[in-house]
Parts: sequence; structure tokens; C-alpha cells
Amino acid sequence: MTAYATTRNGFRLLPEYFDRVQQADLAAQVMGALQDAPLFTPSMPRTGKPLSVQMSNFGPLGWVADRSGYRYEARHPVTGTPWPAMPQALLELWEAVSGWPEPPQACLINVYGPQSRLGLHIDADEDAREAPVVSVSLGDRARFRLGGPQRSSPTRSLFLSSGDVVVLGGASRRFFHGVDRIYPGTSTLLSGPFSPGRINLTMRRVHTGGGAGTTRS
DNA sequence: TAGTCGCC
DNA sequence: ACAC
Repeated sequence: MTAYATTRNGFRLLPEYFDRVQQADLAAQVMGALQDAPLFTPSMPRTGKPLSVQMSNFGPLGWVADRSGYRYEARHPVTGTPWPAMPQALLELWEAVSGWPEPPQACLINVYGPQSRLGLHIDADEDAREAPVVSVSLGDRARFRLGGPQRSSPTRSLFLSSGDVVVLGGASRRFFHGVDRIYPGTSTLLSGPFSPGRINLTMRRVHTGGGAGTTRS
């Protein structure tokens, strides 16, 4: 069996979890979903400053950000329609690596251009804070930064490549993290408007209980 | 503070 | 480190 590196904080990097064919299939499913749930530009609460990353979602709930704040919504902020279904391959990934008995309720699609960044933050908009966060990298390499429970905690950086899977479990679930930069032209997976660029798929459990996750409280 | 800028 |  393959031994993947696990920190004592519950952070796991699974390099090249998906092979090239699986990556291409995932990318194709993202392209298809974006036809129904087009990318939107999230913005900061209060200031309304746009983020440099564009987003959409799979699943019963989707993460959105605007002047009103960060939250999960069952419908696309622009089209008003429900998010596309979560791809089976992602549900299987969650089942294989999350160790969580219930399925993910949200999968955020983050699309990075060559200039996109994501500042240090903690995923804090979920009730289910004990459930791990599982993410997949597609396309160009990125420098990922992982800190600690406080903004002032020391950080370390690591490279994420296409097909890599990251699990933020245990204590690391509540650690600051972000994306410092994208390295354009370091992958040939994506094409068209997403090349150069990177797509990250991030699955989360939003509410505790609820089994299939389709019930709204 | 899911931001930007600028310096070493 | 800033200013929001």
C-alpha cells in the first residue's frame, strides 16, 4: 500500500493521486458544469473588493462572497439556479480520503489566472468544522502556503501540481492557508481560457448531520 | 483582512 | 505593514 506523508497536525498531501486521464476527465466535467453555473467574481465583505480568483460550485450548497459576507447558498448568485451535481469521481475521492461518514455538501471551483492569489485565511463558514477539507489541483502548479491557528503563526510553503490531492484534517482544518502564486505554463492539462491557469476543487461538509446533505435547516 | 503594496 |  502507498504510504502518503501525513503531518501530526492532520495535513496530508497526496501527490499525483489522479493520473493524467482522470485529471482530463475531471477538467471536462468542470467545463460542462460551467456551462450551467458560469464563473462569478466573488468580492470582499464590507469593501466589495473583488477577489482575483473566479468561482463556481458543484453540489447542494455553494460558497459565495459579496458585500453581505461569506456564506453557503443553494443557488447560483447570478443565474439563481441550483448548482450542478457533484461529479461521482469527487464523491469517491471524498469517501476514500476524508474518513468522514457523510458525503460532502459543497465543492468550490476556484479558477486561477496567472495573476490570481488567495490571501491567508481559515475556512470558517461551515458548521461542520470537524469534517476535513479535501481539494484537488488541476492545471498549472501553485505555491500553497500553510500556516497555523493564528495569523501570526509560522508558515511553510509547498508546491501543488496537477492531480495532487490535499486533505486538511485534524488541527490543520483550522489552520490559515492560501495560495501565493501560480506558475503559468507548468502544465498542459487545461486549454482555452483556462490556460495558462489553475483550477482547484475543494470539497467541504457544511452542516452537521443530515446524511445526504440535501436538507436545509 | 479568501485584500494590496513594497522592501530586503 | 497597511488601511478597511
